[in-house]
Amino acid sequence: MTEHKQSKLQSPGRPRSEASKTAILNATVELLEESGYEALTIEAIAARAGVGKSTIYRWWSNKSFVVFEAFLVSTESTLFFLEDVTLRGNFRQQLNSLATTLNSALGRTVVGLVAGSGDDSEIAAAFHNAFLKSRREDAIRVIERAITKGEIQYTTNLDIIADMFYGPVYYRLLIQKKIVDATFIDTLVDQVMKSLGALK
Amino acid sequence: MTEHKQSKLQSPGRPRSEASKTAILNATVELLEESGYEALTIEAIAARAGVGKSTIYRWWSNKSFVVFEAFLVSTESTLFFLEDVTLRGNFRQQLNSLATTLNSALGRTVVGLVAGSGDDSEIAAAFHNAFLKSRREDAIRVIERAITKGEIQYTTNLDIIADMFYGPVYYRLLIQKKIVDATFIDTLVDQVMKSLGALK
Amino acid sequence: MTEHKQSKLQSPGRPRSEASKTAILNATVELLEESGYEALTIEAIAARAGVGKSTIYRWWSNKSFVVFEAFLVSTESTLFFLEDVTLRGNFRQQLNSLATTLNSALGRTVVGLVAGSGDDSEIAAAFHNAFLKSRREDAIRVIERAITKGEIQYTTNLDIIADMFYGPVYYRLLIQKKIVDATFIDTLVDQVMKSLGALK
Amino acid sequence: MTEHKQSKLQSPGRPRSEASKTAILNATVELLEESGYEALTIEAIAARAGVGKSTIYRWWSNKSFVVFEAFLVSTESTLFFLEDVTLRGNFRQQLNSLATTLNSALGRTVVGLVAGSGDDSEIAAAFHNAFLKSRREDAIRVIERAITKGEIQYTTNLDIIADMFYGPVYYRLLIQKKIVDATFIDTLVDQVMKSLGALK
DNA sequence: GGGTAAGCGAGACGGTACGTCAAGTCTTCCG
DNA sequence: CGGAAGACTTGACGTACCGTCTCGCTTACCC
Repeated sequence: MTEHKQSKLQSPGRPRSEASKTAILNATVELLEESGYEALTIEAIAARAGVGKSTIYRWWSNKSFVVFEAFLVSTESTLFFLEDVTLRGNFRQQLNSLATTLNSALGRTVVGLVAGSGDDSEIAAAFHNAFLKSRREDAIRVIERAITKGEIQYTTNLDIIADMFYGPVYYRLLIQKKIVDATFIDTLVDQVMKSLGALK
Repeated sequence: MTEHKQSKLQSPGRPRSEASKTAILNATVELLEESGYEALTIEAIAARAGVGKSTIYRWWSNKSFVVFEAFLVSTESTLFFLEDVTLRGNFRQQLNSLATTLNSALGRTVVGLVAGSGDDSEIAAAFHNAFLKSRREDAIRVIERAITKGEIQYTTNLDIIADMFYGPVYYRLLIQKKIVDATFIDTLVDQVMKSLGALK
Repeated sequence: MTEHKQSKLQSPGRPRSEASKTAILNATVELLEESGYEALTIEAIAARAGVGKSTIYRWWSNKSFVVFEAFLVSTESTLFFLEDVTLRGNFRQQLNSLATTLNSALGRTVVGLVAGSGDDSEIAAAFHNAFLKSRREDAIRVIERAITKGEIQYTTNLDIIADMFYGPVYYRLLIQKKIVDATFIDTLVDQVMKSLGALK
Repeated sequence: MTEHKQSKLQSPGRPRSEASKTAILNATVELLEESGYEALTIEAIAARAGVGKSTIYRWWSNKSFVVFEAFLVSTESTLFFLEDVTLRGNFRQQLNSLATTLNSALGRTVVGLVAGSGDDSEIAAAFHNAFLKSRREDAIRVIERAITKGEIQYTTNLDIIADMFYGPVYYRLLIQKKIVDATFIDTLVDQVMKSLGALK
């Protein structure tokens, strides 16, 4: 008996077209950057991607999920901490990359959707699971290690410390519409570390 | 001699109906709380308010401006700092009132709109002028006074300090969808003050 | 007892402004000729005439009545037969003047309204009373006199004869959109008279 | 060799729904008969037909074209002359059928639109091409044959003769709002034939 | 290699809301 | 009190998208 090398379970029928998928996500990003979320329509995405509307509806229930998946794809690569540097270096790197993300139409839109939605919204949950969670876990781990290493004093409120790092960046970029540059981030990180009794 | 009481300059024609205006803003808040911004339509507002659509379009160019004016009216009263207490007391009060505001459908929606919009958006500018600015100026003043009084150490970055107070509240409520209670605020204020070398 | 010389009964209050009335009717004709009945609006008439909308509604119940009164005013002068010529001459003159009337935007519009309305419409009744009736009575009288004078043979169907004169002119101008010139009218009149056994 | 039976060229996409088309035209006729052209709205047609507004706008540019197509469909069957009888019989039959057509709300409305429109209007052109032309050509042919057969005298103005048959019927029904019955038509036909020197 | 199944593009479908426009009414001030 | 100005409610307009559907066609796997 021959054993077919069939690592992937394949349902019958024509398989999903990867070309269409990427065309859709690319078109979404382009249109979003050109005209914003309000002006973004499924029909325009389909037309730009050279795709039928039903192909979009077959895979995403909703305009905001298309946008969200485009966001995820474009953000995939930025998901890591440099593990071997100091807390200060870690957060500097992390917050700079966050600022870049939030400065794009895509990032701004997704966060706007999350902020505008209710506590129970699907998009907020998805954003939490696929974006926030791992970053925050890394951050917490980095802080803990800094405590262990004696870099900063012990504190019980790791959660609030993380908020003090992230919050001002979101706030300044999305609400105040001011730029977030390296200087801002450096000052912010220093100031938070001062509150943690950084030894130097 | 008769004195003509003509204190108000009146343009010709029927004057604007204040009743319609308040009915529109009330209806907007109600519908927003019932079904959210996405489901909010000008037609529904007009129907609920017992008003013609064109009366809405005559005074507001845009759904988001109606929502924004409703937000302003409902927030008008919360615009003040208790002038004579400590920095800690001041920010506790201020951040609690902010949390209340952001916890309503109205607040969440307006901030979502601001966050999702571009840097040059009208709504972001209006939000800045009519809501953020005066609060931030008060905050800066309070911090300056605290420095003068020796409550905290001198620092050059008053702006960043304000962001460290406000940012985490916005972030936690709108992005993380966690609750912001008195305990959180107290801990946050304490932590920020620690970074300022609060004397106690 | 003093006798006030007050030949005209005057109701109290400011009398109707004749200037406004003529301004309204003139504006109506102008707009009709520029853009047609479909595009004609009360607001445009009021604006063009420098008049408030309510002044129009005070005196006419309806857009079509304004048009109709404008038509009547512009047609007032053409309401006569040359009494002392032949039947042939009479109808030549009458049909030529009718063709002129029907060739204007105003005439075309009013007849279109009449044709499109039901049997019981007010506008059809008004058109009949103020325009058709007197012309037809004159026509019948002229035909009768022609019989008396021996110009044509006796016939019982004066009504149908009148229709044979008028009908083709209306039909050709309004339905077929062909021009009605002196040649057409001459040929038509000759042909109808032939049917009446005209002696020459 | 296989022969592909591909008699019908099919454009891609969902094909037009014939059911919707007939529902729209039927609803149009019903509403027109109930309330007249002025009160006829696209929205009402859509609602009555159980159809989206855009389905109407996709196929007709204009309320009047919907009405016109409904008119055409309802008139399609009456497009013929009895070829083998006399000129008198031919026109009796033709004018009676015309009177029936013009007595309906549909006919009255379409002719009202044509009459009220300018010389260059699309609706007038369409009415001419799809309704008037073939009838008039038949009429001319019938008259020519009557001349050939010696039924009537020779005349150069066939066009004017046709107008003398048709004009009075249109005029009496649509302008004068009098009934057009068999007696009227018989008398009219006789009278016109007299003008043609009918031999009997 | 024919049969079965699902994905694909195109585009019409029934709907909903848009933002505009005009209708006809109402409310103010002016002459 | 007539008239201008202009805001009011109402309701249809024609447009744009929604999300669904029906086509003919393609692309896989199955026996």
